Amino acid sequence: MARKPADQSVDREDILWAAAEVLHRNGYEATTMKDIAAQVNLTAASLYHHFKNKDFLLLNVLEVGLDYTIAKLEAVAEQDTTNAEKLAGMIRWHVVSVTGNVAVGAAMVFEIRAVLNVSGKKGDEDFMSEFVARRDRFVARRDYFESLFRNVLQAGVDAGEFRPVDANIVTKGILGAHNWVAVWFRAGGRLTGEEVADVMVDTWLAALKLE
Amino acid sequence: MARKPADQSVDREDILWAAAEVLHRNGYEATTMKDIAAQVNLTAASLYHHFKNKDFLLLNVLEVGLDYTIAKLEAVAEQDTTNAEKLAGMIRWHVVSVTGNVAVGAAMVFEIRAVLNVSGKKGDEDFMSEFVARRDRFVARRDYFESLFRNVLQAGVDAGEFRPVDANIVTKGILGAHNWVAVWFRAGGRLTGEEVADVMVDTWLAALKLE
DNA sequence: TCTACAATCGAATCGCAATTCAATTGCTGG
DNA sequence: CCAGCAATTGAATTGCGATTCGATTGTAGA
Repeated sequence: MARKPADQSVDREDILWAAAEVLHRNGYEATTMKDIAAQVNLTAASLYHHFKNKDFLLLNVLEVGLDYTIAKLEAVAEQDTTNAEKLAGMIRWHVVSVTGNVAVGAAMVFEIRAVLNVSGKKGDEDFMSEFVARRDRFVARRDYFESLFRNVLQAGVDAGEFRPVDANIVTKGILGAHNWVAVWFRAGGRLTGEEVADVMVDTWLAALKLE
Repeated sequence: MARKPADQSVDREDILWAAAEVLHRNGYEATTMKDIAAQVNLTAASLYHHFKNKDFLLLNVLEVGLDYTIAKLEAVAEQDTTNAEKLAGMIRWHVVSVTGNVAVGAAMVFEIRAVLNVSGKKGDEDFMSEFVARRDRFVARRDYFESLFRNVLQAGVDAGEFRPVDANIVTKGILGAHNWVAVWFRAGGRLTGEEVADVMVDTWLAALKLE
């Protein structure tokens, strides 16, 4: 008993992408393996051939999303320019990447809690152990992601290039504004992702500009 | 069969408060009626004496939270001062109220989706009809809430009091930053809610200040 | 004190969702 | 063409969670 001749084209990547879409619509807990499977024309059982379980699947989505964003962000942060230009580039890239894939962006905001809450469930010692390790790595990377922004901000403040603000709080403000973009942005709306990014860049640079 | 003599002190309000706490920890879908009940020393069955079902319970939490915030916000918005002062007052109040009750603040951000997704579930025609009506009212009020900020911002721009920014996007940026506060703020941390609010006010006014 | 309603509870129902498994089909290299 | 691994699947398992219900207890009045 096993059908499905046509459409052998789904791979791990496709599933992650599809999963992000479904997650975006319903949220992790409300999303069933069947929902995700349906999105790629598979059955729930098939997903277990690609991922250990539902938790790992979610973690995978988040890992991929974060890695994608960090890669580009690091490149910008390492450029040899002013902190203002670095920050502008980082904000622009982050907003554009969020608007470019709202599903993943939203997952990074809304579903992290689900990953963090995985713990005292069933007794799959093996799974749990590996899961915790990967999750911790993910959380560390998320913190690293935030530090990229904070460091540029702080460097600018220290160099007297920006107003003397609380870099920590302002960083969270920036990221909060960006995260929220994943909630309200709709492709095809009044502004494109680039235009939204421009507004964000303009706003934050103005907020940091010396009197 | 029914015990529980001591502790007749739990009422509707207490349950909502407790529910927000649990929701904050686990999220709507991952929260069971039993979890909420336990928080107020009741059984799941008892909750149905106070609320029609789980969805209504969540909607109640959100309604109460929103009403609380809007009430004060309107008062500030109607003051006879400059738009800058109004905005400062609104930002301060919003941030302080969010830091003052992170659980409810987080629910307003993370659980709205659960409320919006209620629809094609079981066929409780009666419930559904009333639920949809109340939900629509809630959504409208949430939009109204956002308009309070946007209007002051736009008024300031129109009056040449603020830089000519895209009031719509900046409003969403402000609210995104505030919402995020509910995620990272911890009472007893480096800064108090008021101090965080001060940073936010300072930052946004700087961002809007005329050159 | 007696009545009616509010607040609770334990137990039973019902359906659903994650996960497992053995069997089947499809390639791919030899 | 054959062996072996990859990809899938239907069906069965299990447990949990929302909700219902009848019974019980508390309390406010009449």
